[in-house]
Amino acid sequence: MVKAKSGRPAVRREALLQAAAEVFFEQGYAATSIDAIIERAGGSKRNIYNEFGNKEGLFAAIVTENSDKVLSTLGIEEIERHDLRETLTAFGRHLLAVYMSPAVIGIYRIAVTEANRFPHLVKSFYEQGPARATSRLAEVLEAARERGDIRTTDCRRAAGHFVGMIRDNLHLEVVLGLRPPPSDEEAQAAVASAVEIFLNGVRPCQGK
Amino acid sequence: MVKAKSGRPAVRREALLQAAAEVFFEQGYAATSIDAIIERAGGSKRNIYNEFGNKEGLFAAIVTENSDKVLSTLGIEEIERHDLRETLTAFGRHLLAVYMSPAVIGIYRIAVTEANRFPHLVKSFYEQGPARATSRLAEVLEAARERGDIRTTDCRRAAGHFVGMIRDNLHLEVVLGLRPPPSDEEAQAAVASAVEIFLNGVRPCQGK
DNA sequence: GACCTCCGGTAATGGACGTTACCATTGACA
DNA sequence: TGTCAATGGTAACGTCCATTACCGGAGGTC
Repeated sequence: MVKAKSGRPAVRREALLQAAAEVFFEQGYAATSIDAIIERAGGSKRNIYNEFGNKEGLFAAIVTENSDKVLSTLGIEEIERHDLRETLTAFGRHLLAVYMSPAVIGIYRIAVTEANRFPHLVKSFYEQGPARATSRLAEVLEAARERGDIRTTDCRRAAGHFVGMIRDNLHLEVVLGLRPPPSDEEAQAAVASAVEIFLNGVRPCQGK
Repeated sequence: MVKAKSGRPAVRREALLQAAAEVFFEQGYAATSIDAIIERAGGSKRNIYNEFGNKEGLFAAIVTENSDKVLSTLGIEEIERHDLRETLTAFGRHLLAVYMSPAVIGIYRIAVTEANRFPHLVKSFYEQGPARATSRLAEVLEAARERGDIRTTDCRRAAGHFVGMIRDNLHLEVVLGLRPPPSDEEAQAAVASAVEIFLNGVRPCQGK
């Protein structure tokens, strides 16, 4: 509760962001009070207003910095493996882990209701996350198609279907607070099953 | 703005629910004020407190009545067609239409952030909607498996994958306010593509 | 040690909101 | 026409909250 007393401003800033994220993710934007954040982070409200200007600025900082931290791994990752099945499995596991991470679940929860208030934030969250992942996967599928491994005509659409399969009902249930995030075993089983169906679905077969 | 002046109580109740739903879905629960609802519905705050007790009661009424109205079609529908492809296509179209309906989008938006405040409401929303749809589809797949049409071992899991494919990124984008709901043509194309991949994915093929 | 900047604690300010109370009006009914 | 319950409009009450101001201490610099 007195975490923010640490001397350097960078440390205090980090502690404020951390505490604020927890409260925002739990309560939502409108229901979160500055007092509640300070109660968790220690220090004085002056710090928040000096560092972030106001409540909106604090919220924006949380969303952008968490987005950068968590979602940046989606674009640059080395996902090209020898086998398309391996590639899809690795990609699916990583994608599911990101979707289930507390930061993404928290941001998603608020983004959904505050889309009107912060359209710019929501847009960049989506573009750095789901949109980039889908694009990246579409490129992989495109390459596989050119190699003749799959016969899908619209790789972008197929990529969207795959990420939908990965989210499954799991994402919905976790976001609605109906169940905890899956264990590693559950996650791997879900991904394996999705890859199996998807791969059979797009692989050249004996005619239609 | 004076819609609620109509004489019969049932009519006024309906007008209040309608107006309140609009405001709640636009602004979220915490940011919605009783004054804003009355401004849209006409009449006096007394009506709300007489009819629903308080703000929570009004919100609960909105969620349950809209859930009943929209989601009830998911369970009882006659979806068994001659062909599994036809069945999946019809089911997918219906499911996508429900997911994209303003009522479900609105409830979903609020349910996500108010899951802590109204766990019971959120649970019943999920069970009447996505859970029921998935169960229904699982039964259909089970029947197909027994007929030898498909070779999926875990039909329940496969059903989850299918509804995930149907939601695709479309649901995400609409919920985040990044695009309007799809036209009928878009919806049908998305469903057709999902059915194509899913059906190939679960159909018996020439060995693995 | 004097000075100054930064910070924590607390309170003040101004507004919004849920909920209740009051009053004048209305519309149905006898 | 007289009576009564319901209703619309408005204001009151108590609370909560974002934001700002004020005060006193701490720690560094000359």
